[in-house]
Amino acid sequence: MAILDAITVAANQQLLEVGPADLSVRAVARELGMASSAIYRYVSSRDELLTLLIIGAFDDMADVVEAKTRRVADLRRRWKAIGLACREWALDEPQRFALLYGSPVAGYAAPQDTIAPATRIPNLLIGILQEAKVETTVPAFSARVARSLKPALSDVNTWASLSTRDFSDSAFALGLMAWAHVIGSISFELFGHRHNVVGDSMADRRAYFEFELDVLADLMGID
Amino acid sequence: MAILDAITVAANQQLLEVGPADLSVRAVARELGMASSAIYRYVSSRDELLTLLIIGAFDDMADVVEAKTRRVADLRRRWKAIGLACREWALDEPQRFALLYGSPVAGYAAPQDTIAPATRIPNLLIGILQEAKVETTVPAFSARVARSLKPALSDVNTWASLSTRDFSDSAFALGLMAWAHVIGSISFELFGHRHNVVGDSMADRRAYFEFELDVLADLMGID
DNA sequence: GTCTATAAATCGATAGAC
DNA sequence: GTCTATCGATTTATAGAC
Repeated sequence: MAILDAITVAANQQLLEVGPADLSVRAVARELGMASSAIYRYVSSRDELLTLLIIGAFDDMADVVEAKTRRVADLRRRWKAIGLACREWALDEPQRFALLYGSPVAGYAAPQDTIAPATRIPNLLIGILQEAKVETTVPAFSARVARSLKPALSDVNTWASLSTRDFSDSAFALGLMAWAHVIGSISFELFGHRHNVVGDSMADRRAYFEFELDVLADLMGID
Repeated sequence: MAILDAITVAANQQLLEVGPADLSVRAVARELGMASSAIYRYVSSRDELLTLLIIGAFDDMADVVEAKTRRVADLRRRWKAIGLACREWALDEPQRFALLYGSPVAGYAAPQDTIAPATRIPNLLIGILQEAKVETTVPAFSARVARSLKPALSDVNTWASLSTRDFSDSAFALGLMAWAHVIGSISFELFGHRHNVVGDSMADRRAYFEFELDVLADLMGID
């Protein structure tokens, strides 16, 4: 389906400019020199196009991050490399990042197909905590997990079934926490909440983000 | 200006349903039984209306959070109360939360007036770290701040000038980090990234959020 | 200060010819 | 499979009467 590819490429190119909520089937058609009605041969609705773009963005982001960090043996360096790679991807493709992690597009309901690709990067973080044996390096948190979080983690199994590995409760809970932080911090930067807060230069912003990754690594006992 | 109040009230009521990007001057006018053109007597453009709503939302959220937590003397309890109050406000008013912390509205550029009200809640967190003397309870982080973050914090003074207090670099850097986490985690929950991850019940979601607040408090040496 | 009327533009989706 | 033409709806914003 080469034409379907062309459609998603054109749509992604549009996302460089207009933001997910304003993505328009007609504009995609214009860019391809087709009639807007012709698009509907390949995609049944705008929502279906959005789903394709979302899954593609999750996969692209994970591909880039994995490729950049897979060979980093040292756990702490890999941890930081993953965070930094996420930030770089987001800075390169801010609208696609917003498509994934910004406000949901009004009226759009994500189908189940988007879940699995969304777990790929957080699974990398959880995997590091597993390798680092977070239960033994930071026993206080594991005790907290066992004490107050056990019932809320009923869906670890659902999540885990999407990956090839088994995760401990502690690695899962803390990895998710780190993931929320990474995305939250990138969102702050991308969505303008760092103006007049952290220095406005890219170097300063990166330094602050790296500081956060270091603090997280310290917290989670990654050597 | 009672009519201007009525306009913002009607606009906020619309935000209960439609999401910031779809907020329409005409729909506000409809709700008030006015002609859409009449609105432009009070508000010069849709962007100006958005600015009013953003400032109002920052202030409402901060008012609610302050009122709920001001009297909590114990630092750790106040820390958690602030986080939980933020989450509750967001669950009550998801579209207004998205207006503040979701994707920026396309084509809208926030003016400087929105900065000061946006700092009110993070200042509460920074204040707690200051009171808890985070430099002495977690000296490792303070060393990290001094070592690698000093240049990036050039704007602490800008921020501080908006508040009545002086903040230490460490309290500022770590408070901002906690703030990014609180907003990141709430965004995850609100924007649908916890489906099939943490248990779907409200109690489970709250338990996980509370777990995160506890871990943050531990990390930052709040007794 | 509020109205009617309108300009000028956008959009998603479908019908039906070819 | 791609087109033209169209339905039916939305929007911001302005002109000008009252």
